[in-house]
Amino acid sequence: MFKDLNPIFLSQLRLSIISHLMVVRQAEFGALKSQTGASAGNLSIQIGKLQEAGYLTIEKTYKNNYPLTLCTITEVGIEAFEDFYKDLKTYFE
Amino acid sequence: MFKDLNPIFLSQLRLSIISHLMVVRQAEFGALKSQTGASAGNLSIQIGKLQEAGYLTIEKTYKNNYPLTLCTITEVGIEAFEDFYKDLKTYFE
DNA sequence: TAAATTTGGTTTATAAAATAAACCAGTTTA
DNA sequence: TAAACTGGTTTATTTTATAAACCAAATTTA
Repeated sequence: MFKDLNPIFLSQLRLSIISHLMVVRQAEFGALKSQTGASAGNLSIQIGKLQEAGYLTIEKTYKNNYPLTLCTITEVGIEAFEDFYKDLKTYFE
Repeated sequence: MFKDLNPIFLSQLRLSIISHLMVVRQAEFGALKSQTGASAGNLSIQIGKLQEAGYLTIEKTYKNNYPLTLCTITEVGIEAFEDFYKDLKTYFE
């Protein structure tokens, strides 16, 4: 009947992050922060979980002498997101 | 950009319950239990939350001498579910 | 040039939610 | 009448989300 949903995506913030990365592929921490409206702390935690799941990579570098965190969606992440969408459809016919 | 999602529906079990009730309108506790595969305890908690939110009513009666709990979706519940679907679409374009 | 402020985050602490396990009242079966 | 089953609820534990505090380094202000 209903497909099991990937619990990683049953979070508005994580869903927003991946949904945005589906479009832009890579984003800076600050860009994700303003795009999603999340607090820095919450965003830090949630990108960590997405990285653990293998759905994005986190690259730490510098820009204009300041630390810069870059998030890039992975192929695994793209597939997981698309699967989630398919599964979700079963709840709305 | 992304619409805020109703957190009530960011739960597979609650989503399953309401999605099923969208079709059948009313269901017995046991039917919901087998439909969703949930444990009785979890189901009891989650229908309670859906009732608090005004999305379903819980009616306690008897059938063949045994207690029977009936859940019926409300108009508010139907609208909330439809709104959730609309909002969700913004995450998948 | 030293104190204050800002940047770009991380870590810790608290509150809320999900889940499992224990429990309970009543009914039926052996 | 004791054991087992029905139809759940309640309690306890774990997980998750969120907010608040914190931190190092860079920059600005006085």
